[in-house]
Amino acid sequence: MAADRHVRVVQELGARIVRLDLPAGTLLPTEDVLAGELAVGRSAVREGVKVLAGKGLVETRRSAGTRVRARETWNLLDADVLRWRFAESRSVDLAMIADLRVALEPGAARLAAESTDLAARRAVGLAMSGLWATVEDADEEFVRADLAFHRAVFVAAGNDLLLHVHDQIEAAFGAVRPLHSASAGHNRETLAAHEEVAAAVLRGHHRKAETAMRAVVEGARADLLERDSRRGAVS
Amino acid sequence: MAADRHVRVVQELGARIVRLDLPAGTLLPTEDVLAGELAVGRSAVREGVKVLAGKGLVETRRSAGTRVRARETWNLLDADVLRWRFAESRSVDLAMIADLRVALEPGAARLAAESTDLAARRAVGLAMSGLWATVEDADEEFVRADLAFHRAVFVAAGNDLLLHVHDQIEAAFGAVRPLHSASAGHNRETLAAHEEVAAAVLRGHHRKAETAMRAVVEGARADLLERDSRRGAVS
DNA sequence: GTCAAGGCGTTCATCCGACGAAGCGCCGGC
DNA sequence: GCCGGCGCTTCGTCGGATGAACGCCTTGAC
Repeated sequence: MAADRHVRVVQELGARIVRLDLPAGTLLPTEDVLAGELAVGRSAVREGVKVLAGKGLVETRRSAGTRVRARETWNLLDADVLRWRFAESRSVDLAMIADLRVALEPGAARLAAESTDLAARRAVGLAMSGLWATVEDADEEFVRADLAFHRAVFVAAGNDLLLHVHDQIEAAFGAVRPLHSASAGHNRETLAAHEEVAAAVLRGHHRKAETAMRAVVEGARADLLERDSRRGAVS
Repeated sequence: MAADRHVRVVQELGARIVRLDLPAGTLLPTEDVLAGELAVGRSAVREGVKVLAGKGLVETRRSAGTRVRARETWNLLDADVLRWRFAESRSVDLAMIADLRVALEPGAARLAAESTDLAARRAVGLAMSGLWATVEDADEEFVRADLAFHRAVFVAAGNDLLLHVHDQIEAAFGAVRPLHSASAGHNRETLAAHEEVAAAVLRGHHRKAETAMRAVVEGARADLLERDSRRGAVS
């Protein structure tokens, strides 16, 4: 897969930078040296570095070399950057994503309820049926249905930027999501809250949709924090 | 500035793709042909295409050529992509950004009020002072203070992903922002609403902060829509 | 001693020609 | 008609040559 050399360069350097092995301001070795270290040609190094520059991770200037840019200029929502960052997901990062959902999803639910796209709102109801259908199934199935439900809400919100944020976050979060909503009997509890969201969106009740969604994501956040503290106590 | 050839390749092709001059699925010409058309060498073309691939706009496969990817895989929040997209800002796009703010900022204000970082919350109050100080100034000054205020809220929210979304949006939106909050006597009206946000954040009253911020951004959205319809009536 | 101008080395930017690898389709054998 | 191999196209990579920008250091004037 990663047979392409320049991809390897991107992954290798990108991961190092995001992991802070190469702090901001660090001057990278020259292209020739990098080529030697990574066992690739200069072309591959250059293409890789250009990709990283496109993601805002580095900056190259004639005769001045390539240096790592400050974190603020990084494309934090780039798929690769997210992956590198959440590769080893510490609880701090999980909490941050839980916070992000609390900030994002109620507003999305509100927009969804306000949407004039009836089909998209009906899709939320459909996704809700999926939740009911899988509550007794294996956890994996239920999680998939849960993801579909939340995504349907963002789709109904009718804002592709918002949807994009959700998708990126979900992709990065996906790996650890099972860990998130994994308790077996727990599924039922969240169903009622989800149902309220779906009903409110379908009925176009934006305030209710927002409140209900907040209950869902805050519940998830509290669940995560509790689980985390318990895990911390055990280990 | 854009003397670097590969940058020109990125800009040229990227803009075309985002503008949908090159629809998804389109097979780009051969590297050699592209090099000819853009009057650059094959290396420059390759570096440029690699950058675009890094942004998710295109996909290259050995011997199969380079083709434009579906919009869903684009990095919509990439600085370049946003700029290409909002280069000629149609009212539809402005409405979308206004919607996004409605979805985002209340949640951010809520998180800000919940934050334990007292200094960051005080910074919101400080930014509020800036608003009071510039209300009589030239519009440009006030707009700058307004941007600083909203950014301070996101900073206080303590979620760098959320802050990043805000910054990217603001950067893309910046060009047309003057158009947004440009009415002279209008500044005063929004001040009270902003003050409520600042006060609520400082006092840690998250529900109030959220509600007040919603009033601010919904006011801005309504303002924008009204202005737009009026402009539409004139033209 | 101070300062400025110009030469020089470093490093990225680009072009180019060569070769390798991977699909894809054509074409001949059966 | 089916199948396998061959060759063409196109991307992937290499590395040498050249150009351009920038910093540094020498050199010379005052």
